Amino acid sequence: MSYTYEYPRPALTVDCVVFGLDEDDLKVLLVQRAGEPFKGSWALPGGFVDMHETTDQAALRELEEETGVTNVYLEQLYTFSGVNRDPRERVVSVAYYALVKLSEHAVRAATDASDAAWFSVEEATKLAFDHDEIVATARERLRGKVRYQPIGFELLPEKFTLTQLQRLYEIVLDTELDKRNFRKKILAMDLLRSLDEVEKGVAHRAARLYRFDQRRYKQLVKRGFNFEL
Amino acid sequence: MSYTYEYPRPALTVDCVVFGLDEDDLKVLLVQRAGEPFKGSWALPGGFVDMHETTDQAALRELEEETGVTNVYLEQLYTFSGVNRDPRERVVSVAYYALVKLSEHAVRAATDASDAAWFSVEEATKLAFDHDEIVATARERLRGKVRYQPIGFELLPEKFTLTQLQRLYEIVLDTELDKRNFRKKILAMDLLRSLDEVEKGVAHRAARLYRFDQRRYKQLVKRGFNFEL
DNA sequence: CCTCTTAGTGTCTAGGATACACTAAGTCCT
DNA sequence: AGGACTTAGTGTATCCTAGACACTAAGAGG
Repeated sequence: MSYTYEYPRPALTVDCVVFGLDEDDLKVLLVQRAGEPFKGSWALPGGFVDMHETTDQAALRELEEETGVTNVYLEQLYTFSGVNRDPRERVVSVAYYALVKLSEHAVRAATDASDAAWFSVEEATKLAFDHDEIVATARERLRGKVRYQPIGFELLPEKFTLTQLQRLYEIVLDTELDKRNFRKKILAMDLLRSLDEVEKGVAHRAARLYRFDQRRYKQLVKRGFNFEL
Repeated sequence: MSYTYEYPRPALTVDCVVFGLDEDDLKVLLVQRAGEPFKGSWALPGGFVDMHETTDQAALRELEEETGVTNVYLEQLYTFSGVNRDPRERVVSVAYYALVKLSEHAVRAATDASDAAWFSVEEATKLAFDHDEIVATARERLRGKVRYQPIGFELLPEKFTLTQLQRLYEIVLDTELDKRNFRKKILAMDLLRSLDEVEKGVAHRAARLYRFDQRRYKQLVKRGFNFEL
């Protein structure tokens, strides 16, 4: 079977920068390339867009197929259209970034055809194609967005401590934050539901757990509230 | 001549939302469709991406071809990939938005094959394809961006008065601003070069003219300065 | 010269941002 | 059981920025 057109067309793909958060590191999910070009190199999960799906759907599908990851926060990042991005032929790629709760996403076993693994963003370098550039763009976007949209919670487990939340912002924004000021500010927003529950299994005073109240956030937004850290 | 591929491919296009600023209105540049579908409807300028050009280049080229507009501030907006965007076949479109100095861009005469004209954004409705949605997305983006990046100047002539600048922000952000506070803030940023020149041909006290100092802005950014209105 | 229109300017107040250090609670080890 | 260790959790004082607010100056036009 083949498909013929009057004018040439670039191939259309999607690529996903999936971020996860470790104790003290921002991580990216990569897959190892099984074939040429860039055989053996690490690359962003992604693939061709089918005719019956949007690029959003393609991104979610490829993500699941290649890494087993589902149920993520996904947002379009940028479309990369450099003429020589792919050495074989012209390929335009719509890039996405995704945020996942790392703890809930043990990566599919390496026994699989395509190997998937988490890398610290700092180490995620020398990737296939122009994927270094895509990762860099995604990091910038994340840094920018996390400050005025409460998307950071997507990187944490459902229940988290204020210290974890603070660490998240410190890691993503690459700054140090004052504990008292941070707590004051975030609690004043009235977006966190304090649970009657504390951390387990820590060798020191256990911290109280909180949950992000999505419902409440939406209400507040309607009344003109603007998240801003 | 024809081109054959093993798998079907969507067509790839670009669309441009070109903003201009009137005395008291934000305007969009539209072209009237000469053929089906949506014959006679107004639409965003745009067209197919060639194999040897990036989407940025395609956007600039189409803009010039269809409207005669060149030398604009251009930025990628979003990629629209709805499966039925175009009734003929699957078309994925990379949308851009552009800012131009309206005074310096008298639109190509209507004698041309394709008719181009400026519309107030409010009136730019019932457009072809999903172009209403694209315009709405572009407006939001502009509103968001103008507050923390000095791109507003792209909409004004080289030399402008502080009142014009204030009007710009009032129109784009859809708020009223206090004259004294606005001037205080914008001048404090030290981004405007005050010229030894005043407005001409006004029936009242002439206002001093200013110019945006791009050079100075870049210096300040290097030192960690953040534009914010 | 009077009128009309827009340009241009300073101060005060309130609220938010930041700097800053000690006590509380729980685990682990001896 | 007690002491050491580690992190949780909390309040205040200061500064600075954002916002409210009204009059005089200049120039054109009749």
